Amino acid sequence: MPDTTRWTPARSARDLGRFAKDVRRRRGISQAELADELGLTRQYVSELESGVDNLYITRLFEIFDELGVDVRLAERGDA
Amino acid sequence: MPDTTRWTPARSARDLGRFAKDVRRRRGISQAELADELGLTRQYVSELESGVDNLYITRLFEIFDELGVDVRLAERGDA
DNA sequence: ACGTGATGTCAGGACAATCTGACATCACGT
DNA sequence: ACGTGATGTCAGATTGTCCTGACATCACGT
Repeated sequence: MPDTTRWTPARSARDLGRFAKDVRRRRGISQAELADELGLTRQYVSELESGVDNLYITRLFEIFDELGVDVRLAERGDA
Repeated sequence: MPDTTRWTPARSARDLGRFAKDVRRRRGISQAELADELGLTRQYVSELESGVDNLYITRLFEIFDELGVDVRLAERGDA
């Protein structure tokens, strides 16, 4: 059966932050709850979602793990 | 027409480094060339590919931009 | 009008990613 | 045997993420 999943492209740290924000809202958790789970500060989660220019990859995977987000890669332009 | 692209999942910084290494090799460029293009040091590119535990998101996007790699995201578990 | 929960934002400091410079190995051509 | 290109790895310095602590706003219930 085909992949019915909706995949969104990401090209910057801001894209990732916004995506995380949407998912978190849909899951119905607060920034403080998420921050607690991850051992991050509420302030920083806020800044991440507001669109920070850069962050550590480890944070990204921690957040996406907690929120249930998958990341996929592909080479462009090779049929 | 369906998406024939081969997408590989990524769950850690090491996954990303290895993926970048494979693509770079396939494209036939050296670590030094890639580093030059990106304004990074050759040594650091080497360490990235050898599997470093963490890195900045900006580096990731710079590298993937240069190598022609796309990143995409999806929420897990919602049909 | 007041309290409370959720969020945004900012200065100062701690710590980790990244750079600089150096040295080592391996494969290849001559 | 030697030189060269590509790569791996390491100490010391630099740069930027992220934390601490604080303050402000907005929406909601009483």
